Order: sequence, then C-alpha cells, then structure tokens
Amino acid sequence: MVDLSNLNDRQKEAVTTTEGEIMVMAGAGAGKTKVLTTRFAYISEELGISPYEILSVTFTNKAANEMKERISKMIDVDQDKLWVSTFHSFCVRVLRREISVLGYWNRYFQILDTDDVKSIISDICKEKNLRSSIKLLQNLVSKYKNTGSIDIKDTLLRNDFNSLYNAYQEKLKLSNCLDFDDLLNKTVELFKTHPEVLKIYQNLFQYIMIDEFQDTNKIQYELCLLLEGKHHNLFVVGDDFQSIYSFRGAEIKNIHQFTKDFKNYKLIKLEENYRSTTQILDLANSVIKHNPNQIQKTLYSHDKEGKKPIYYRALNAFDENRFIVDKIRSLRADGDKYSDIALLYRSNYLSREYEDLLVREHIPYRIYGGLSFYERKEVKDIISYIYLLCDDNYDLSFSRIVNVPKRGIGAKSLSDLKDLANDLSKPLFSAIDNFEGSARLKLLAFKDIINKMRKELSNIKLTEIIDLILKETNYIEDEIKVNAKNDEEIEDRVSNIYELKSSLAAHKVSSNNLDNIMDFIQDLSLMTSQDKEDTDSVLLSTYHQVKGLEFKNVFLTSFCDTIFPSQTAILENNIEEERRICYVGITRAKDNLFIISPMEKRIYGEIRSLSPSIFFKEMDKDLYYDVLKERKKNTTSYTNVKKNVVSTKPKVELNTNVDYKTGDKVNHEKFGVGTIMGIMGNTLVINFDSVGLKKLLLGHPSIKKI
DNA sequence: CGCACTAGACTTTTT
DNA sequence: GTCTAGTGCG
Repeated sequence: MVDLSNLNDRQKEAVTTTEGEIMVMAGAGAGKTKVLTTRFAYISEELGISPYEILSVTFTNKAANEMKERISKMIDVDQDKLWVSTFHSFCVRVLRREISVLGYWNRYFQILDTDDVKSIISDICKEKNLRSSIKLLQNLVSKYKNTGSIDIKDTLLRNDFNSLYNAYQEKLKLSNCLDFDDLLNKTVELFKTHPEVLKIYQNLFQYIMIDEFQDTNKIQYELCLLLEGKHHNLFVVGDDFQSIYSFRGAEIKNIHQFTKDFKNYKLIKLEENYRSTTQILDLANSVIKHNPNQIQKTLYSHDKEGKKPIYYRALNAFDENRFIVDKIRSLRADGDKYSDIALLYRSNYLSREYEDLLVREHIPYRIYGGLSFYERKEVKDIISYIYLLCDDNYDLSFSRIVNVPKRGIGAKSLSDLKDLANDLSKPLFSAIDNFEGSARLKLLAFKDIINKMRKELSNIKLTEIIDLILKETNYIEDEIKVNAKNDEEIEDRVSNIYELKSSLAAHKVSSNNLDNIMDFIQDLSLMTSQDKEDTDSVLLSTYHQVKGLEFKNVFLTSFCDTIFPSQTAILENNIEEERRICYVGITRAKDNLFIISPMEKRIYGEIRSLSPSIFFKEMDKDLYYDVLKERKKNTTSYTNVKKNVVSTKPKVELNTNVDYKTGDKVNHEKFGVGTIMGIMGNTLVINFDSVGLKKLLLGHPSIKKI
C-alpha cells in the first residue's frame, strides 16, 4: 500500500484522481514533487500499472534524478528503465531508437550546444557573406524553431535569416547533428509523419505527468497532445506565478489552451504552503500582487513562527560582501550547515564576485550554471576525438580537433579542405587523401594518429579510450600545459578530464561495443553542471536554476535596478516576468531571507551608482527589517555626544601621508577596530565593530592603519 | 602558420 | 574589467 497519510486532502485528491486530463495549480512550496512521486507509486502499486509505462517529464535532469530516487524508495524499480526525464532527454531516447526513418545516417546523432551552433552559423555567414550579427541570427533560428513562425522587420536581417536557415538545417543533417530545439521538433515531426511509430509510444504510456507546465513551449505542448492521444491520462502541474522561461518560448497560455483542448478536464488547486514562514510568504505576495495579468490565487502558510526578512542597503560591493560573510558565519554559529545557504543573483556574470569572496573567506561553495561540464574545452575536445574515432563523418568534431594540440594546420588549410570535401561530397576526414596543399603531410600525419588509435581500440577496454587519446595526442603536455596561465588552471583542466574518465567508468558498459560509448556521450551532452552530487557547501546560483529547490537561508544579492530587473528587461518593458523571477527567488527561502542592494558596483569595469530594485520599493514597508534604518535610529544619540567632544577640542592637524584603500583594517582611539568600506574625497567610511558605520576625516590622527 | 597586440563588445535567463 | 575577433609581423 502506498502511504497517503502525510498528504492533505487536496494532495490526496491529486494523487488518487488517476484517469483523464487533470491540471494541478500548485503554488510555491505546496508539495508538487511529493504529489508527483506519490502519484507515480500509487498508479503503479494500486492500479497495477507497470512503472515503465508511466511517462514523467520534469524541467531539469536534477529534478528527474531526484524523482527517480524518491520513486525507488517507495516501490521496487530499476531506475534506468524508468521514463522519468526532461523533454529533451525523452526526445533523445526516442530519436536514438527511431531517427533512421527521418533519413539520418546514424542513430548516434551529435547534440549541438550553443557554442557549436554559433560556430556553424558563423561558418555559413562567412560562406554566404552575410552581414547580420551572428548572435542575433542564432536567437532567431531558435525562436523560429520554438514557435514555428517569425516576423523580422529589418530587411537585411530578414534576407540574411532566409538564406541562412535552410543552409543551416541542411548542414546539420549532413553532419548528423541536432541542436537542442531539433530534439523536440524532430520528435514531433517523427510522430506526425510516422503514425505507426507514434502508436508504439501512445500504447506504451498509459499515464503521463508533466511538471512545471507553465514553462512548456508550443512544441512541448504539441508533444503532450500527441502522446496522450490514446489513453487520455494526462496530468499537468503548474504555477503561473513561476513562469520565467518565456525567452525560450515558454507560453503561459498553454495553461489556458489546456482548459480549451480538454473540455472535461479536472482542476485541483494546491494552495497550502509547507515551505516558508508567513513572513517570507507575505513578502513574496506583496511583490507578485503588482502583476496585473496574473491569475490571482491565495497561498496559505502554516503559521510558522519566523523572522522578518532582512534588507540591507549596502554602501558598495565590498560592504555587501562583508554583510554576506558575517551572516553566513553567524548562521553557521547557530548550527546551520553550509548547504542550508544559497546566494542567488540575476545573471551569471555576477557569480564571479561572490565566488572570489567565498574563496577568500575559505567558505566551501558550489556553483549552478555557467559552463556545463560538457561545455568545458578539454571535455569537448576529448569527446570530439571519440566521435571521430567512431565514424569518419563527424565533420564538426574533426574541425574542432584537427589542430588541437597544434599541428600546424591553420584556418586556410582547413577551409581549403572544407571546399574540397564539399566538391567531392566526402567527409573532411576522407577528403584528406585528395588534398594537395602545403599542409598535406600534416593532415596525413593527423590521419595516421586517428587510424592508429582506431586499430588500438580493439586491443583495449573501452573505458581506456580516454587514456589512449591522451597518450597518442600528447594532449596534456601539448595542449593543456602549453596554454594554461598557471598551475591551478592545469590542475583544473586535467581534473576535468579525469572526471570524464571516471564517469565513463561508472557508465555501465555491457559489451565492448562502440555504441556503448556513444550512449554515454549523448547522455553527457544533456547533463548540466547541477547534476553533480551535493556537498556541504554554500550554493551560488541564478534565480532560474534554483526553481523547484528550497533552502533554509537565502540571500538575494545585487538587488538593484538595471541588474534585477535587468537592463534589457527594462528596455523591453518585460517587468512582469522579472517580477515572477523575484517571486521565485523569495519563495526559495524556508526560514531566513536576506536582501541586499549595494549603492554602487563595478559594471564593465566602471563604478556605477545603483538604486534599489523596483521590486524592493514595491514591498510593504512593515514586512521587512531595514538594517540601515535601524542602525541610524540607534546611533543618533551617540552622534550628539561626539559633536560636543569635538567642539571642545582644538582643531587637529591632518596627516596627509596616508594611503588607505577599501578593505583596510584600522584602529580608532575611541571606536576601536573597524574596516574601511569606502573612500569619498577626503572622507573615510568605516564600519566599526562596536558602533557600526561612521564617516571620518581622511588622515585624522585618531585613526591608525593596522 | 602562429604569436603578440589591440579595439571593441559585452551581461539576461537554459535545454 | 574581461573576453573575442581581427590585424600585422616574423
């Protein structure tokens, strides 16, 4: 029996209503994951459905893995056989089996990341002499694939896009590549053009569950419709307050569309929040209520005793840093673990500053986002070698590594080879034989290396393939060591390769077959850095990446206009989505929330003064504790005393021979030890351990540097 | 071909 | 402030 005793009535209803089309509207922290996993177990245990015939789609791989983990605790299953994944991973799994009917030459298509796409588009632009910005074109291609239509006002851009798009798609198909959007599109295309294939999957999935439904795009919605077509058991969970992926084609209106497409659908609302204190929830609500177009709903909190969120208007980045570290230390002193703490920010570029801070302070941390493991140069290089070892046709991989490490094969030779290969309709690798240029011998030498490795492959275990590549190419010596700026970088890159090696070793290799390695590589290319296991460390992350997660203590950093909401969002008048991002950020916190807006910050290397985020101004004043205001209140009386003291003393000689900088520790005769927070003209702003912030004259003899 | 140097862009957010 | 694409020389 599946235990339902720890569910509330609405949750129970969501779990036990198994038949038909069902939509669950669930607020933040309402126990969505619990409902999804329990429902999975319930359908399998109570209805007797095979767990391998239930499809569950989540938003990230991490969420999928966690769900598998939880399911396997409730019922006896082989996790690897479950259909629990992201839309993208699901599509890879289907396409890997079925893509041949779409005319691809090898079921091990290569999955392109954004960088690969960029370099292909850039190649085509050069070939065709297109003048538009590559980044813009790249966005348009993705947009077009996501929405199926596009309207470009600029004539030049429109023409460029038109001549690019077909060439791009053709190139991808020729080199057996799919980009992220293709994974979805080709799967829909497959199902639409091959009903017999669709039938297999419609029959297979008796029950379908979709998480984060508010962030599905048009294609994903279409996929849902196709798959549920036979059994009509489609269960979607969403929250329109948390829709934050419109830039990627997500359409909140899918929620609407659902109610239109399924006239007999059933709606279940989960409005009880189990995560945050009332104080935090009130604050979140006071922000989101400024969105006019939101379906209003009420989140009830369990009336947990809690503390008010804390707001700090920091002087500058340095002061912000100090505040964060102080708080982290005191949370630790109160018994919290590092992993109970998350520092959140709007954009990835902000991570560096906080990363530097935590390194300096010896606080363990981990970062979500930034480059995924797969996107690191050395990892991609090694993987490219593996692709090329497996098949001549992987042109993209060939171009990537033919001159890595340096073999004296430059851009000109490569582009000549590409022209030649084009004329002969051969892959680059085979076209080497016909190449008549100054680099001929160098190319042949490269070919020999690859061929030598290919022969060698039959003598070694597949798990040793990375060692073989490292040995034959002398990669670590000739590539990593030659290009690294310091020992640290060498160590970092080498350790990435070893990590790749160990995850290959962990991958179940059932036979000594190259297909196995390709399985592994394909899984890898969808793996993001957040899929690594957790350690006891502070988490640094964007708001987007922590959707669905919760932390005891959350810091919302750099909470300033033009950073959050971002400059572009302001320009494009896209504040509503930013406000939802803010809502997501606030509702990650269970117990303590800290919001910090520095008055100034370095942006593009220039100090810029910043006003607090508009979202801060929208918060009800009595819902947070303003550190600066309270501090002012408490120090007023002291300032008066000081004034009297100063007036009775003769004017002092200022010491002009001083050299202070922000961060220096000083000792003051009266106030004791403090830290310089900022220097404005001939005024020092010092934060004293005993009395807080003070503005003092630069060079006053009562101040000594320590 | 490869290195050194410079001008310019750059910061949303992700599978 | 940092990364990149582009240029020019050995």
